[in-house]
Amino acid sequence: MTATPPAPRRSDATRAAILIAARDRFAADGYERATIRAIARDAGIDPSMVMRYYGNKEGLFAAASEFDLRMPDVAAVATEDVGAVLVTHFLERWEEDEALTALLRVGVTNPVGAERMRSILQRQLAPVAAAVCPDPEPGRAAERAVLVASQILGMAVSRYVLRFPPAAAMPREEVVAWLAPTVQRYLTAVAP
Amino acid sequence: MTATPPAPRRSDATRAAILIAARDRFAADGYERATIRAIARDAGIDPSMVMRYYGNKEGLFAAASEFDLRMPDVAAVATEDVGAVLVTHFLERWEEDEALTALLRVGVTNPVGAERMRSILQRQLAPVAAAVCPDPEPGRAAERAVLVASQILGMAVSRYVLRFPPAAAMPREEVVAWLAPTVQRYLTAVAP
DNA sequence: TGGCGATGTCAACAGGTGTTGGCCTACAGT
DNA sequence: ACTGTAGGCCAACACCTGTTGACATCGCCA
Repeated sequence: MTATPPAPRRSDATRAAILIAARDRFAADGYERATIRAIARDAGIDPSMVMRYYGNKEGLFAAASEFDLRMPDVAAVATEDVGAVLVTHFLERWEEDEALTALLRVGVTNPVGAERMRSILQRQLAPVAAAVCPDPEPGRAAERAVLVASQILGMAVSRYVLRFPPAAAMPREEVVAWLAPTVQRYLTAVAP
Repeated sequence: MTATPPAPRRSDATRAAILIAARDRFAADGYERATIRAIARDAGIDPSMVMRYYGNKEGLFAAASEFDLRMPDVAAVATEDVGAVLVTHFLERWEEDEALTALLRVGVTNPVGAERMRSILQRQLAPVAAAVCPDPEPGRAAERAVLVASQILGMAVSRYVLRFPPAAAMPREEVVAWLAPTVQRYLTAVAP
């Protein structure tokens, strides 16, 4: 049997339009208020198309929330710069792709979304922490990863979701200047 | 005119039961999935009672999400302990009262909830930051408050809402040991 | 050209939602 | 004891949701 190659379908444009509209709506409204009808209207097609291509609403969310953090190669940066590099990277990533906001909004109220966030933490962030932290035990690296996640997520919630005025107004460099030492310490300091 | 005194009504027990059930449901399900019917069922009364006493769903949420952080008196603690005291206080507050989780879950998807969180930050956390931080300018104190909020909120999301396994499993003292220096620095270090 | 699967639309279903008004009951004040 | 009022329940409303199946249409391949 031949491995099924891409096999471009004629409906690829529609599928993509649905996905874009879905990410928009999930990011803006969260899971429950992002209705299939609204998403279909944004994509310029009929609601039943969404069902045909993604099965049901959960399937649509699963497809729309696939996400690659594109973590930088920490082996290539000086150990004392890793905090600043990571914070900068996360802020950029958050601002260029609303899928992260969608993921956060949905993860907080929906079990499927929460599971998706857990898997991103474990599969994409934890390895970076394990690569850079001084501990030999992997369990400790997972704790360090979650500490980093807590600070990054908290700033994202404050700045992009709840829009606390001082957080939303702070220039990006200032956020980096404050958070970088925190992340740096969570990753490289000796455990307290 | 005499200032209206408590004037205890016969329905106070029902009102309280509704509020308790509402906080439960909002904390567990978020705003949209916490239905008035479910809340009324939990409280053992008819859904129309909720409307009579709180007007509509938004009014119910407004009543259920009134919240006092009960911030400790920072003037009474040594300056170098303020980080540990605050982190400990927040973790306790979060674990003893699910209204905070409700507030967070709703604030992320609902404009009214977000506004409620902003006002709590401004009215309850910001003054504490202003009292303890070294800057003379109040604008800077607001930034410091929001930095503290970001770390506390982020840990709360990771630990109590998304339940990242390493965060949920960490004993409270360990969380304090890691976060206290961060909060301490946000409040008292010279601005970067 | 004929046919056939993929693409898309329309209308409807079954269930759940916030919200409303009418009605009954029990208590408090006179 | 009588009555007005507050507390409570029931049934219904209008609307919106995810989801489904029947029908039309387009474009490719033989």
